[in-house]
Amino acid sequence: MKLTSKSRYAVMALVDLARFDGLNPVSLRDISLRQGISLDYLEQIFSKLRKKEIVLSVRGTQGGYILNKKAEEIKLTNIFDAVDEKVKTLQCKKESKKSCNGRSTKCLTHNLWDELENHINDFFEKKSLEDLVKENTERRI
Amino acid sequence: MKLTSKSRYAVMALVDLARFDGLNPVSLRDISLRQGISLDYLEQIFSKLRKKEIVLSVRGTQGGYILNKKAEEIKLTNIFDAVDEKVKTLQCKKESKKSCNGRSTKCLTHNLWDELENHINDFFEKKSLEDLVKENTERRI
DNA sequence: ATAAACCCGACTAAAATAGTCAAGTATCAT
DNA sequence: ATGATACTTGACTATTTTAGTCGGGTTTAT
Ligand code: FES
Ligand code: FES
Repeated sequence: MKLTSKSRYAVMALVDLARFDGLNPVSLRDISLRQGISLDYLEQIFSKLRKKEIVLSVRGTQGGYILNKKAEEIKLTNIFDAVDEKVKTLQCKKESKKSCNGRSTKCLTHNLWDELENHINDFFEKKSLEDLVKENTERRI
Repeated sequence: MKLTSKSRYAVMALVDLARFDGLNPVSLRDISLRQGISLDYLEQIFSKLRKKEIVLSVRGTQGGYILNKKAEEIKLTNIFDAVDEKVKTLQCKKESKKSCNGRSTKCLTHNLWDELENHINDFFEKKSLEDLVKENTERRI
C-alpha cells in the first residue's frame, strides 16, 4: 500500500505553485529546479492537472501555470483524481454483484476494504492546498 | 494507492480460519476451495504468518493451521506486518535527515504524508480479527 | 527572429506483483 | 508398514505498473 511518485510530485508541485498564487505564472522549469523533479515528468503531470481545470496554462516566454481555483477550494481528492491516483482497496468492481473471487456473494473482507477506502478518502477530502501552504509557511517562521 | 492481493488474501484466509477457531485445524486446501485462492499462494502467505506467530501449523493428515492468539488480539496491523505489506507514503527514510529529493530539509509534503500514514495505520490498529468474524456472522443472520 | 515556455504522444528500463512449479518432510489412519 | 494428506521451502516466471525519457511540435514576449 503505497503512494506513487506521480501523485506525490503533483501535490508537491502544486504547493510550490500555490505559494506564488496571484503573482506571475510559475514555469515548470522553476518548479523542477526548486523541488528536484524531472521537468519532462512534470509536464505530463501538469497536462492532467490542466485537463481537470486545477491549473491554467500561459504559453510563450514568461509563461507558466497558475491556479484555476482558490487554494482552499482545491482538495487533495481533486489532485489525486486528476492524476489518476485511485485509492483501490476493493478487488471487485463496486457495482458488480459478483465477489472478487467470482462467487455470487461478496467476499468475507469486502466490507472491511470498503471501510478502509472511505477512511482514506476522508483524509483526502479534508485537506486543501491552502492547508498545506499554511503548514509550510508557519514552520518557516 | 492500492492494496496487494497478498494482504487481501491473508486477511480473507484468516477470517475463514478464525471462524473454526477451537475446533480442528483448518487445512489450506479447504480455505483455498472456500475462498477461491490459489493453494500455492496461500502456502507462501501462511509460511509468513507462522513465522510471525500468528498461526500454528499442525502437520500430517488432518493437519492444518490454527490461530496462535485470540482473534481479538490479532489486529490488522499484525497481519499486514507479517506479510510485509507496509504502508509507505513517505518517499524519504523516516530517520534520515535528508529529504526525498536529496535536499537537507524535508520536502514540502513530508508532513502531509506522515499524517496520512498515521491515519491509515490507526485504522489497521483498531480492527481485530474478531471484529471481522463478528461482522460476517451478523450479516448472515 | 529567437528563446522560453507549454504541448503531445510514443517509447522503455526497472521494479513489483501474483502467481506457478518442483521437490521435499511430517503425521495420521488403517 | 504404507499411503494419503498436509505442511515446507525455494526457485522460477509472466504480466503489469511505475517512473520516467525522448523527440518533435506550437505559442508568445521581447
Ligand atoms: S473485495 Fe468485494 S467481494 Fe471481495
Ligand atoms: S517525503 Fe520526506 S522529505 Fe519528501
